[in-house]
Amino acid sequence: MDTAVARERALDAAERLFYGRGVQSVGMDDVRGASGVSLKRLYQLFPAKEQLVEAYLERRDVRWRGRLAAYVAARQEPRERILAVFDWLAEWFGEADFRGCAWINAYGELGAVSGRVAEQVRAHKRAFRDYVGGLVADAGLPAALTGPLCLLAEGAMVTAGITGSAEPAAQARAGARLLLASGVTSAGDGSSRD
Amino acid sequence: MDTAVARERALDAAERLFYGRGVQSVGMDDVRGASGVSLKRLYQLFPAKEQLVEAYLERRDVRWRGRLAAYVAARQEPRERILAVFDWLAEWFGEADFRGCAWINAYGELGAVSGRVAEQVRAHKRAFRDYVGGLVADAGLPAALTGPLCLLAEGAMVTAGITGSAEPAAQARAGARLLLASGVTSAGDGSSRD
DNA sequence: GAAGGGAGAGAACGAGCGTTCTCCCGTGTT
DNA sequence: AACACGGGAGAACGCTCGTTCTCTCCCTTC
Repeated sequence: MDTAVARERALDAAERLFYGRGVQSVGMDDVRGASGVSLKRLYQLFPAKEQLVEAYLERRDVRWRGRLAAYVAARQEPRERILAVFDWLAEWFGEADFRGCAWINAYGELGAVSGRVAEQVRAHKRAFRDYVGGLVADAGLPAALTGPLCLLAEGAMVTAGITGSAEPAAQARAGARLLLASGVTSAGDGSSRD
Repeated sequence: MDTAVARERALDAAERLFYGRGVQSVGMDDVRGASGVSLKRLYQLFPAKEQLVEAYLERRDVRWRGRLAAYVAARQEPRERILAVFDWLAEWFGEADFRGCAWINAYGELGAVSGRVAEQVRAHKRAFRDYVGGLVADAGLPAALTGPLCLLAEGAMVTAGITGSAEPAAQARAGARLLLASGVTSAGDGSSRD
């Protein structure tokens, strides 16, 4: 078996297991069983479990943000693109194996114990925020809307993960619509102080 | 040492350790060392670690919601009370030992592996949502605002936990103000569909 | 004062798991 | 054809940790 193929199979199995059951309750032997990649090979590819975890989060991050961006790119109107983020969340939440945000879960599990994982989670969330910030800027809306919009999205991910329902996406979308409307109303520099 | 006292000390230590480092990376021996309660006594009080974890979440839930309610109760104006939720979040996020929402973290760590913990997390989040729903109703605002307001709060908890900053509370509060304003504008039966 | 019982300290036990090692087989090379 | 090499299966090792056991001591009670 080709090295590249073995790596992909290992990562596929690791992702399925880590995301579905959490990192700590999945053993390297489970990954081997699910992937068909022998333990020896596994340790050649990833010298320790921690590296497999990092590779899992890294690969998923690229794919997740790519899927989101592709979905949003299909819309033309700038404000529609912002709402599309929430439509995409709804689709994601509806997937059969959805079990919350992989990074929020990983942070809860390993954030206090693994600085590298914590940093990966922060980087992922930073990238998401930057992406939304770009959409807000493209729509000519005040930058101050970026924070609340991201919080709606994060809240939806967390709530959907815990309740197992896709409804939080619709609620977040409704909230976002109201924010966008008020953003238009009071559109300006976005620096209004309390 | 009195049984009740030993129980409190054990729970104090367990809460500090579980919340600070996660449940799985804290051993019963760590709890014993931090609490001064002997292992034998610990297992008399809590027949297994899982029960200690449940008692930790249970006691923290009561205290957390009590603190929130007490803070909010100090405000008179119904809409101010809703915003007070976010002010309280800001205070919480600013505490030295703040490390995110204990229930979100516990869900990420144990949600997939312990049905009882998952249920406790759901119950806690349900109670929070009901509480906010009550504030919204008292303010005469459309019930449809409850969802987005809760998502802002959840998003703030998650983001503050990951970034270690208290700023998400202010962003969530700003978002909530906009939602409340639009809620007043289009106040009605709150049953608008989209 | 002697006996019994509960409590603390910590050793012990057993399971799980990350990681490595051994053994064996198939393959490609000379 | 002989042999070295890489890879697979899975046993083995060592550590952690949940849980229990042992031993001793002190306090209570008759």
